[in-house]
Amino acid sequence: MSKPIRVRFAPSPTGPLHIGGVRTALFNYLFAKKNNGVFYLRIEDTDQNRFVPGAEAYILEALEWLGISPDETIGKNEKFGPYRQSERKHLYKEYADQLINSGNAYYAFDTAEALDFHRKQHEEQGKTFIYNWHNREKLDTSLVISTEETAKRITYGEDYVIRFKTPVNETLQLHDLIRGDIKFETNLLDDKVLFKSDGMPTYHLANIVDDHLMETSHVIRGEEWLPSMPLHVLLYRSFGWEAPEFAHLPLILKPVGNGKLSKRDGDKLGFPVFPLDWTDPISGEKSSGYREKGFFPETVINFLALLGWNDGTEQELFSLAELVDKFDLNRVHKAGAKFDPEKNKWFNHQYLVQQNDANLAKAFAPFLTEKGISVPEVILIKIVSLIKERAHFVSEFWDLSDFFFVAPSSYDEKASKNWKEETPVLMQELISVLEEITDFTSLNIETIVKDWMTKNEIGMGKVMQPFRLSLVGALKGPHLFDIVELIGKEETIKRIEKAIDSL
RNA sequence: GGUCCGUUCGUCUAGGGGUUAGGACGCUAGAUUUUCAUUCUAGUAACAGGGGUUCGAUUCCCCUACGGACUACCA
Repeated sequence: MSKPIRVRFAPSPTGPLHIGGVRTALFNYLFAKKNNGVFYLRIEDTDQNRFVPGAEAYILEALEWLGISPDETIGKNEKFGPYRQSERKHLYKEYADQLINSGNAYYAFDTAEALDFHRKQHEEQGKTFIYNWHNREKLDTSLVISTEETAKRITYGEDYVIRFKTPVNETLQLHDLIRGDIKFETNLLDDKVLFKSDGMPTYHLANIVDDHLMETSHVIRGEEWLPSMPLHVLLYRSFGWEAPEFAHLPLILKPVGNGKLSKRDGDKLGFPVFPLDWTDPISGEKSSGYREKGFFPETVINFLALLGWNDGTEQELFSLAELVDKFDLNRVHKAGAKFDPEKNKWFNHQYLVQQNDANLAKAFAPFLTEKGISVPEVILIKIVSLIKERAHFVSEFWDLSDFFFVAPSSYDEKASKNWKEETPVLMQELISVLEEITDFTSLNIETIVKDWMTKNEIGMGKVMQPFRLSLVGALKGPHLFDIVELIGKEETIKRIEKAIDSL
């Protein structure tokens, strides 16, 4: 009987969640749901200096918007709480002590300045300073002084950290669910700080302790953590705990150039890197989010899921439920994936077209209100149905449909060349024809107008193009007679007259 | 520099010892819509390089190159 599946997303609240973090959360969510497990969220705020107010709420709100909220977290099913590491502070020291007592860790009194000095000195000689087995007995540690001396220095209030005593001469053969077997030489590892002089654990300690205490079965995280995997596995071993399974996800890369997509990229790349809008509380700097840019949560989920994973078929459109059903860690890629903003937009178009017209009309309405325009809902729904296929975002609706609401104020120059000498006469005749029509609906108008043209042997182009130009101001837009019906007889005639006057 | 990870069309990817190396986005062209967009059809374009193993490698192995991550008392 295997352990129940419990996975976590463990961001640190140092700012808004970025798109790579969202993908990590998503894969954890999918894996949990697929295996009837639990997806929990833990806030890793052990670095007091980097805490950003609002970041935690942002993370929760973003996950909620995307529909991948955790099953357990702060204020929700707190079976293993608290879920904020700052509130678990009292726990960690005990575990650090446990490692000291078992000989797996030691106190180090080196000051930050002393370490900086060593690093610089090595650098000058073209070497790298590594704090590990080869020099730890030459440094200022409890390994080279007596227990009494150590105790004395600590009680006198001297600053110290607790470092992991990495075992020597071992080849670690580790297994990653995505990458397979990976080997590490312990002699090349450094003695990481587990417990800081400010009384807080480092990520490494807190993470292992909490993953254990919260009964985490699988650690699914970004590839940037791969280098610390041996440390983590060694920590589990030192505690005598069974380690969870590991899966390191490929990184999401910038669309142009090299490197991973980072928070700093902000809006520089022309697309958001955050799920929601964010204003930095200190600098006041604003960054835009997918939600406010008009992306649907379905788009973000779908696109992100396909960055580094696919189900092996040619299907590209997946709902969250389908993803849950089909997700499989074995099919996650090893290589990093560049973020393609164009394809992301295409996904949004797909989901926009899928939306029902009433919802889209509702989303579009505020744009009209802002311009002081009010239209009956039925009409708006009709308009939306005519234009949605040409849009990627609701925010594009206005430019695609302005002529439904206001008469053109100018006429496209190139198209105006089709306005010939005989056009005014034809348009005048067209007005007479339109005036006679009682059943003013698209198909009926079309039939009558076309009849009139064939009867009088008038070329289609001679009428249709100036007609469209009069109503729209350019040669674009949906089926002309649909427009005619929607703006009505009176407005149609008014616009034709205006065109005759001004062209 | 060191450690680790990676490498199929421009991008996301399928595939896997013998295939016309498939799909999607993008781009181009044609059809349809008398418009534009959509849609449909077609086209464009890839196994990083060199060695092995093999009757046969894009697929397996090694090396090289290139790319990336990590290398803090940050996570």
